[in-house]
Amino acid sequence: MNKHAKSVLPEGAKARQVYLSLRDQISDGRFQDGQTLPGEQKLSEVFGVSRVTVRRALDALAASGLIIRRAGSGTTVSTAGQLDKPVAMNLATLMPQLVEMGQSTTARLLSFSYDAAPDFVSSALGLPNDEQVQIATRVRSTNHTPFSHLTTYVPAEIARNYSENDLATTPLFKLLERGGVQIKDAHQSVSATLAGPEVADALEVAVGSALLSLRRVVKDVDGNGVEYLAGLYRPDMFRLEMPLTRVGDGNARHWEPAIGKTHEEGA
Amino acid sequence: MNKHAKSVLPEGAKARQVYLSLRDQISDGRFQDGQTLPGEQKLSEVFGVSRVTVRRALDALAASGLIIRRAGSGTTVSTAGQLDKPVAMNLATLMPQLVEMGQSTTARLLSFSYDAAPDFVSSALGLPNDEQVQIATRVRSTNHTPFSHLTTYVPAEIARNYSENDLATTPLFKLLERGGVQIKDAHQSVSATLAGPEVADALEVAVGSALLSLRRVVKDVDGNGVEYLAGLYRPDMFRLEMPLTRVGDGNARHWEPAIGKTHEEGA
DNA sequence: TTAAGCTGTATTATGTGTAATACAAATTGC
DNA sequence: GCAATTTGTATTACACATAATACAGCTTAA
Repeated sequence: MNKHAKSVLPEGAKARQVYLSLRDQISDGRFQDGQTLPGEQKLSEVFGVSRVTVRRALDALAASGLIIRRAGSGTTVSTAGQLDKPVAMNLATLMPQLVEMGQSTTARLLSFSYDAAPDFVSSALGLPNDEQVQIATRVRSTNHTPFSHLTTYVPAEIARNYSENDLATTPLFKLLERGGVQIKDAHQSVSATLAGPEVADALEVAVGSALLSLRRVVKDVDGNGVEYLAGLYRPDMFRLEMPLTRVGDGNARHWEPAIGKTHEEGA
Repeated sequence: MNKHAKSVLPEGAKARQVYLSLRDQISDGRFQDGQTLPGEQKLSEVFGVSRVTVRRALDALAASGLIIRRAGSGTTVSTAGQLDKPVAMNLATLMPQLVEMGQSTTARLLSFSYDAAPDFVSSALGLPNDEQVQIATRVRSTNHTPFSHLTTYVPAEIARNYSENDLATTPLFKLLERGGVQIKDAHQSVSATLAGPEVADALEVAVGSALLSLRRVVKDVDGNGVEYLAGLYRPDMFRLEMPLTRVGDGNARHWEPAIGKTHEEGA
């Protein structure tokens, strides 16, 4: 059950783009399991590249086990046992559900230092310009597959309440509250970005893969910033789930997140 | 005042890798605003590529406005006017804030048809296998810049309550409720994906660019699926903002989205 | 069986990304 | 002013991805 076979991505620029595009369409369901892909000739027309280039992309997909090619028959999608159900983040805990369910996740500390806060951190947290912050980068994995790359910035004074070793075992969240920080507000901003070499290596994905990007600013009851999180998540391993309910009447009708509910979607 | 710096990726494989690496280091603060980067010669040694390749990466960074190059002086980081992302989605309306604020957004209908529902749609909406659905693809723009690519699936029976022309002018949301649909639940799943050829063309980005991916399943009071939305958003034009508040005590302490309601928790 | 369509394989050009090198122009510090 | 360092520009050469084409082998359906 070699889930995430090593990604042997094509060297060429166009071939890699075709590969990434097809892989993406497979992983998010636009091409479903068992479905027959368009022929190589057809694909070369759609992507505007030669058939040789398409073949290089398909070679990589076949090497990853995502497709099965049969001469004369065609190329079919084969994602059986390949795709994990993604880890979902629980809005109530701001932690991956696996973590709160006590399932095995491991965190690896990639870097750890105290340094002056970057501008975007100090401005977001409301810190003095040259405030010292603890900068830590961690990678979280489940089943030996990394799914998140987290860089946290915490004011040095607060960060002294826990050790470097704590970071590798306990979510930063609990460390802060354990240290007496009274957390009040958070603001999350979700976007997307491409995987650079270092992050790609840490998350075991191809350079240029799409990643979910999450920025989180956490403040305490006094309005002081206590944590800045820059997180990158593998889209095939992680999703942000948001159950919502329609409430109110007339013009006041609006959406509200349904927090407590265990809204089960297709497993 | 967004420069609307389109992400111009270098064509070459190594050049793009250097570009992505440097962009990462800039965006997460390892290279801060105003800081002088290592020289091109030094960078070529660090990355193990030729100086020409480094220069191509720097060209792309300069075109994006992330760096400023001065002959004799060096290359400095310039992230000053870079971090503004104009359009944000409001969680209470599930619409971009620009839309509800009445600002100028235009919607263009790319395709419109009635067809059998794809498997992932029928299973998500709870429809019979061969149910007919209306499939519409729209692109929304502001200031002549497209920011979202939306594909909606609506059961044919419900879709007959509005016209093809309505789709180009009115959010699907209001069309459904206007047609008597009693919307109750929604479930959103946010992830990231790569731009394929068609979407890239529609959103005016490079093929292989990172896009924010949003899947939304809307159901009525009877639990019947009434809308399936597959949305793709340009990360440089759109982000999902989520203000949160920490509520509860002890083990029941958790996060709640601070939407619409103004600190009425009673605590 | 036959025909059509697909993958597998091979060939030859051609375009282009990359490396290596050299030198000019601009800036800074001595 | 002079020297050192940096970016800007140009050259040549090479490796390789890409395009275009052709044909063989396999599978499916009529």
